[in-house]
Amino acid sequence: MNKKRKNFHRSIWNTVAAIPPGRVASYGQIARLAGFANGARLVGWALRSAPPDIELPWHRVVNAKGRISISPTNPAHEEQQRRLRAESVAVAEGRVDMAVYAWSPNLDELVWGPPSFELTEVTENGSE
DNA sequence: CGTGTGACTGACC
DNA sequence: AGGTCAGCCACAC
Repeated sequence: MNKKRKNFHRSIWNTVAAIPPGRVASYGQIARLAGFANGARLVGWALRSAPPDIELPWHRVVNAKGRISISPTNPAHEEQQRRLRAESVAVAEGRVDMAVYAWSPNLDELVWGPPSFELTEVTENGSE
C-alpha cells in the first residue's frame, strides 16, 4: 500500500501520541511501531512538519542513545528538555537514561491499561 | 531526475 | 567513551 507512504506522518503522529508521560521512545522505535522498519529519519521529519494545532508529545522522542537529537541552536532543544523535566524525566547533558525511561508498549499496557486510541492502520482507512 | 540534507541508526574504529 | 561511515526515506532545489 503506497497510501501508507502518503500519510506516513499521520501514523507517526498517532504513534508518538501513544507515548505515556514520563516515558521516552527513540525515533527508530516510533518508526517501527508506525510501520516503517528503517524510517527513523522520517519520524524527525514528521515531527518537524507537525502543525502546532495538534498537541503532540514530541518531546518524548529522543534518539537511540537517549540523547536529544534537536540541534542545540534550535530553541526547541531546551523546550524538549524543559518538558521532559516537567514529567519527572531526568535530563542531564541533553540526554536521558534509556534504561530507565524507555517506553515499552507491552509493559505499559499492563501497568496503565489498554490505550484508548487507534494505533494500527489508521492510514489505511483514513485516506481518500 | 540527480543532489543535498536532516529532530536517525547500527556497525566499526 | 567518542568519532566516522554507509544505509535509510521523504522532501526541497
